[in-house]
Amino acid sequence: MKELNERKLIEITPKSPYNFDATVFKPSYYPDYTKSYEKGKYWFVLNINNKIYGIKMENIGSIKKPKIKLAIFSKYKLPSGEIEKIIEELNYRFEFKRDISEFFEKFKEDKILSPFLKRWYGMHSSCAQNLYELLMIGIFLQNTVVKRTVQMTNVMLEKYGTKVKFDNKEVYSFWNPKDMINVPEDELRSLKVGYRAKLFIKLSKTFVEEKIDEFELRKLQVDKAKEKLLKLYGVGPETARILLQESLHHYNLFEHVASWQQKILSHLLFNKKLVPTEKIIEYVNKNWEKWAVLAVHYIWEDIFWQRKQGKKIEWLDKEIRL
DNA sequence: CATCAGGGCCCTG
DNA sequence: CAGGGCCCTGAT
Repeated sequence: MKELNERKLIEITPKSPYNFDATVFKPSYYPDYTKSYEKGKYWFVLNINNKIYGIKMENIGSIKKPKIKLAIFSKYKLPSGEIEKIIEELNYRFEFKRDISEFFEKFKEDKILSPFLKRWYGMHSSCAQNLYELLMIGIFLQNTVVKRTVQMTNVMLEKYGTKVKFDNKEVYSFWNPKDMINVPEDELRSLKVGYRAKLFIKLSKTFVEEKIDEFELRKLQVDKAKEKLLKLYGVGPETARILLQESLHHYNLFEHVASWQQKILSHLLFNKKLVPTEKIIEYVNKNWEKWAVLAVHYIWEDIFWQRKQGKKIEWLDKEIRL
């Protein structure tokens, strides 16, 4: 356990509109020990280049006049240069400075989208994890159901992650690539992660040896970034999609729909049981163009939010396979 | 009890 | 380009 007692307070003013709760908390994501959320407040461990900080963000503004109180927790007092880096990184991961007002302007009269835009006005995509951490999550998601994903994630966090305490919260941070490269495959397999054991080790080696630079990846056009990601062992179209959308924040590449998503989107967009994925992809791109991914995100999170509120949505419960 | 497919991906033929 | 194998789990 690591305790971080040094605290630095800073105010952040995101670009308006910015919907704090809808951006930091996504009802469609699976729960794990790496974060803590309550309305208007979010805690997690920030890992930048294998250095960790405790982060608490608190909403003290509104959607139109956003303001966030940021507390950075560390073991020792941080030099100002390091604090600037942390803020810059948070700007990227939570899109504090990204202007998406064009999206609302363009689609405010859109037949399908407009009610969702009203309900979730100012919501961005966001990602508390770095690229490696989200890749680990992507592997946990592969070829299984939510319950097992949660189980594998938490058991691995307990064994290889670090428990971090700050602001009276305890959350886990992921292991770093170098911590995983010498772990025997059998040891991982005993944690019931199956074929993923090999992937964790192999991917970690790739990150250590070839020094995959997520900061370089961020600068690439979406097609180039995708090409690079697909070269990683164990990363196919679906895992690449997750990384491109969430970690690298690309809103314009909508070209892959997994079969469980296909069922849900068929319902939401066409009110039908099953529409061919090509049709879905064509429809989404035609309607929402370079905002395709964000548009679907609005519709997607809305239904998961309703479900979280206790609304019974039978067809959905069946498709998400808890 | 046994069987089977799943919030993919790799490899083979 | 189709299809088998990978792991474990819970549904049937």
